[in-house]
Amino acid sequence: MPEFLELHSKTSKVLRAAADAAVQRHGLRLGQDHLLAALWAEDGRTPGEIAAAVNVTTPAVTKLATRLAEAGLLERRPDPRDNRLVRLWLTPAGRALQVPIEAERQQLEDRITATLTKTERAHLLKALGKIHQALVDGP
Amino acid sequence: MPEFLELHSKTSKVLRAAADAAVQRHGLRLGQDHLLAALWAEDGRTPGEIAAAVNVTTPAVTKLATRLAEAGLLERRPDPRDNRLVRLWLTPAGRALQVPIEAERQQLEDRITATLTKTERAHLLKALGKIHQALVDGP
DNA sequence: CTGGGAACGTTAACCGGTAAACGATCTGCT
DNA sequence: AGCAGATCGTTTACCGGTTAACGTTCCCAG
Repeated sequence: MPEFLELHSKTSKVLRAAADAAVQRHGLRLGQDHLLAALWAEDGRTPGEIAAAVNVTTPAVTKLATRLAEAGLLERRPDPRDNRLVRLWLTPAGRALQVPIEAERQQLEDRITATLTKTERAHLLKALGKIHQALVDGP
Repeated sequence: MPEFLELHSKTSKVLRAAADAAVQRHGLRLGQDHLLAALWAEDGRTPGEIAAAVNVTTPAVTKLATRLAEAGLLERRPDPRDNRLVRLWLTPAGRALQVPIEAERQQLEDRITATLTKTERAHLLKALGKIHQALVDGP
């Protein structure tokens, strides 16, 4: 297997596991925090808007929303002006998770970047950005 | 969301999509190629060995193996000396995929690293390696 | 005003992955 | 020799994600 693909895959997997563990300490599962983050940034968005913001398909959001609603972290309410739309609203419990989850996430970021010098970190971000752009542009 | 985590997540997703598309052109799904790669490197391994080599749990391998067996790419055969063990053996069809899949994978790696200079690529690999190591060592 | 297309969210069917429980086999110790 | 514990693959039950099909609702052209 090519060098970068191999390394990225391994890093990705262990990073995912670390993020999952961090978020799970607060009763969430990986991905659910992203949906909540979209609502922390702006409450009352629609599933479609959230899906676009989080780079996920709409069905993924509706399933996550169902679970988060069952957990009492958000509420589904119809849009008063357009009945096709559903808007997701944070409950107090959902809003209360913002500080601890964001702290957890920052702590993980710090743990990672602590192993790098400032210039290493800058180079890494630049390279990753280039790769992301190249892939988005397509072949 | 912290900067590196955000960028890595996005890059990871688009990279996964690209790899999936590449491998799907040959009738495979993402992850199945990793299992096959483990057998190309050494045929007749057990699910547990493959799981360790690919950084995946054993049940994941048995499920993939079932699908690959149904597709006629590998065979399950019992170990003659230890009846607990099952060994996975490539069929000719499974072996025939090695060249095209590896080419596809190399092409993707090239497409990615083409956007980087030699030193950028070296720095990227080094930084990713550091991060991987830091996460594996744990908190 | 009315019909047809567009824009939504949801559902269903998959897939890869995990953790936990299960069942069969081997092995080491007394 | 025989039993207890370790080892291994599979099954089951989840979860997040995708694509495709579906049912509503809105909106606009005729």
